[in-house]
Amino acid sequence: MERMRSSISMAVIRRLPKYYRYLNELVEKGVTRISSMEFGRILGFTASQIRQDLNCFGGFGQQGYGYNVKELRDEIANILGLNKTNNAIIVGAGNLGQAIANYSGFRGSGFILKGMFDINPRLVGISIRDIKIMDIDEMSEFIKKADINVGIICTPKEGAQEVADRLTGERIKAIWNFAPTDLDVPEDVIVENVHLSESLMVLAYLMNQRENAEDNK
Amino acid sequence: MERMRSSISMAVIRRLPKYYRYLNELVEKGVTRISSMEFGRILGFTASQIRQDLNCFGGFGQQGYGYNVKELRDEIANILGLNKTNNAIIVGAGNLGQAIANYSGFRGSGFILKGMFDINPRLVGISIRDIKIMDIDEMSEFIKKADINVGIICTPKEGAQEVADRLTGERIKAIWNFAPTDLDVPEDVIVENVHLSESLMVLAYLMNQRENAEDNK
DNA sequence: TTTTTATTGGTAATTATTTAACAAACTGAT
DNA sequence: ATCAGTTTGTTAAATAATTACCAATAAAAA
Repeated sequence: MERMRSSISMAVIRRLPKYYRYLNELVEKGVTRISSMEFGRILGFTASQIRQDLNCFGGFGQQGYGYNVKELRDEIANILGLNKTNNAIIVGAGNLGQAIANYSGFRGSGFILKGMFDINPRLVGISIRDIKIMDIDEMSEFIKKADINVGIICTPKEGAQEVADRLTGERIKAIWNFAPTDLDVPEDVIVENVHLSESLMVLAYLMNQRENAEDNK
Repeated sequence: MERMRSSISMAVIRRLPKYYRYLNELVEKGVTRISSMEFGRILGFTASQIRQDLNCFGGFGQQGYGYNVKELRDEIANILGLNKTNNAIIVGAGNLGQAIANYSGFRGSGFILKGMFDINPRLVGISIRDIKIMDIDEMSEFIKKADINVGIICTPKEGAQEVADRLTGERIKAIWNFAPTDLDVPEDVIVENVHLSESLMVLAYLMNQRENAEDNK
């Protein structure tokens, strides 16, 4: 355990999953080795950036050879912590919550969905993929009992902060937040936001801009 | 029409929706003016950054006064192109597609959902919020007829590129992509990705890191 | 074995982004 | 009207991120 320099920029970290995804595809295709140049061509990055990024975590390549695809894939899985399991619950079992419950990507990243909660009595009792929707009042007890450390917030923005407070009150470690608001949490709690409305507005901006550029031609 | 300098960085653009969101909240609270310093305190940005960002688009403030909240909100809405309407279709009407169809955020950003498509015959014919799910073979005709310029891809990764090809073949302008893959499109087509798996892996990384840091204490 | 070729890891240069600083200019009080 | 207090827009400085470069070294060829 030597390399624990916590000062790796988010820019680098957000590229890791993409590396991982493409490395998996290469493994599937049976590619055993790859140079940073070729890998960069595939990803649309410079070779330099790839080498720089990977070197934040260790020297995984070899001169004159490149990188061993399978080995690098496993290294990155390890860096991302995909081999560790984290138990999660979804709070807010409406359309989005149910869609997330059906999301097949949990497998691949070590998260296990253990429960779902909602305030709406009509939803309580329904099961989604063998996960029963429970009343939100049972949440605290469940978190303790089932060793939950991740909360996925799929409520409307109005309820989100209160849910976050309850989750952090139970010493949850991280929140995956789909509610269109910024959460106020203790500094040792990790929040990863998925703000669909912001993504959509960026799309609107780019379309609008493109259109203006056309007009000015 | 003077200010059309297209060289505004994505870093700035991705902050605009957040400005817009908080300005809306301030309007609702009845706040009429705000200084960059106070606004920065609320958003967690520096006052400098806010002034710098806004000045990419124009001088909306006034010395000794600050910014008029409502006015600035409307300016940003205009910059983001939220007043223009864009007709959209969803391709892939599974859980995620249906959840997106129910998504209420379209309103606020000028997008109008006009149709949904799927290859699964069991889904074709069903309606979600008055939007009928159609067979994907009807898509091309529908795009022309209903003046669609945005495609929302909610298929598994396997079908995504083919859907993208069909969409761009019909001269669609932009794609909101939820499939866990990178799409290859003509350069004049805008793609905005929502890669949930990548977001989740970043969360995994941050949790893993935090844990390692704890251990080293 | 020797030579040529490929390719890394690391350092330096460049470019981009963020933050600081401050003159100019407005507000609001006296 | 004048003046003190604010706060902007803008330029300069600092910091961060990306790209270019190259010596070192391994692989492959001769």
